[in-house]
Amino acid sequence: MPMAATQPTARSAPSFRLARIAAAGPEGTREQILAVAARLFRQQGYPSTSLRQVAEGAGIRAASIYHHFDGKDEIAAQVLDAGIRALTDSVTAHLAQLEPGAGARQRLAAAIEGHLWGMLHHGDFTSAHIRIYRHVSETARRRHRPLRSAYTRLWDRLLEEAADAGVVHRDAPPKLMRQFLVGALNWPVDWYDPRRGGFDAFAAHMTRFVLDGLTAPGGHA
Amino acid sequence: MPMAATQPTARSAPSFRLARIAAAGPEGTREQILAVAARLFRQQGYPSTSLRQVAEGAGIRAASIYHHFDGKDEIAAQVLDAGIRALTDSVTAHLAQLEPGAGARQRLAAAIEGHLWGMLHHGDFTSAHIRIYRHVSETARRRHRPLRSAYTRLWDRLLEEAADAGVVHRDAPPKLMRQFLVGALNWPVDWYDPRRGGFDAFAAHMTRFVLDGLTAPGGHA
DNA sequence: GTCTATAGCTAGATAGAC
DNA sequence: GTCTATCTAGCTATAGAC
Repeated sequence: MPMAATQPTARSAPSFRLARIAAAGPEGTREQILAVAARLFRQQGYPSTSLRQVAEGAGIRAASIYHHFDGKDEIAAQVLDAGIRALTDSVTAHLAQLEPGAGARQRLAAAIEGHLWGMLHHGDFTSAHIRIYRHVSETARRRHRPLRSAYTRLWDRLLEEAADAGVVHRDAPPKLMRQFLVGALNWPVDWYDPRRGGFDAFAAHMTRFVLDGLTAPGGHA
Repeated sequence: MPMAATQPTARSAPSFRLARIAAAGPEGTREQILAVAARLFRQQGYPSTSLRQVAEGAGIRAASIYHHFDGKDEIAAQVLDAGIRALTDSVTAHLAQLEPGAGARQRLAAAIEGHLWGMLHHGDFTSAHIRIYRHVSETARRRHRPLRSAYTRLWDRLLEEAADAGVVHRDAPPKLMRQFLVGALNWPVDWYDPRRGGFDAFAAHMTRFVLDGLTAPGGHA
């Protein structure tokens, strides 16, 4: 093996070495690009994040990104996809943990906790739906839309179930209820840090807020 | 008056005339710049909106903006200020319309309607707090912060009153309640158009959602 | 108070060596 | 699969005429 000593050295030490910021991150270069991009999109927004910054965080040069992605827009679309997948997986898992005969309110509460859990524990990807969705190209949004719509329908079904069981109102437009519910649950990604602990208590408060409101039980003054 | 015929003509018809898009807008050039900027910031986001676009909407050239504002950042700060002022005025006005002996729940409900009304009827300015706040410079945010904090304190006082009256919970952190409440009320600016009518019914639904939740009165299944 | 012209910079994307 | 080098285009902001 004549080149065994030189080639690996040349690969791992180019003319000047870039800092590999994303320590303990995902394995492949492709996944690392996605993770760094998601974090920067969250912190700085989509238009303010340059591919040069993303590349630096992944330990490569900007031009190398184009070997893995068609361009900035495709990265955004895949970040959006990953966010919805994290939410869907978390909600599904929380629902699956219920006893088979759980009631409609219990199912709704489990889904709410699931959404909050996914939202806050994969915040770099899920916050993209709030921060960058409007800023990506129409092409990227169109590609991503089916996944997003499926998640919306999941919530519409849960609310319909709950209305059938008499657990939630029937006299408000179903779409309005879903928009209020998911909107209220998305907000905490802006200010709540799940690593500070207390997630269970936080989720319990939020669940009661959206299901029973802010008023005290007997407090209709 | 030797130059009477040429000078006015030269002023009102430069080499090529720019379209004055903001029809029926505010009077002064300065106000027109602010209104156009707010609308574009809302539609495209702050970093994606160029001063050339703002200038075109106001019927002038980009360089002329600097006669009225120090730069892009100062425009953003003034848009943010105008948004908070619109909210504060609307909430204050709705509270002032109550009978003197109105209860804590009625006061809370009036404030909620006031926030929604201001939010939706001055959406170009109020949405700035969601869309552009994170993207303006730290200097601009610092200048704007006192106004924003005062509005937050207004809500904290209203919730404290309501808790004292036994109308809202005492067993959830007050700050969490305020964050949930204002967050849930901010969301509709993304999708609700007050010009389509039905604002009163919409506000009534939202008020019940945040105060009493989504559940039906006897529906604790 | 608005203009033309442009300085100084940074962006996304591509070409082609290795 | 990553690099260096560069193209084209757009941005904010400034200078100075009128």
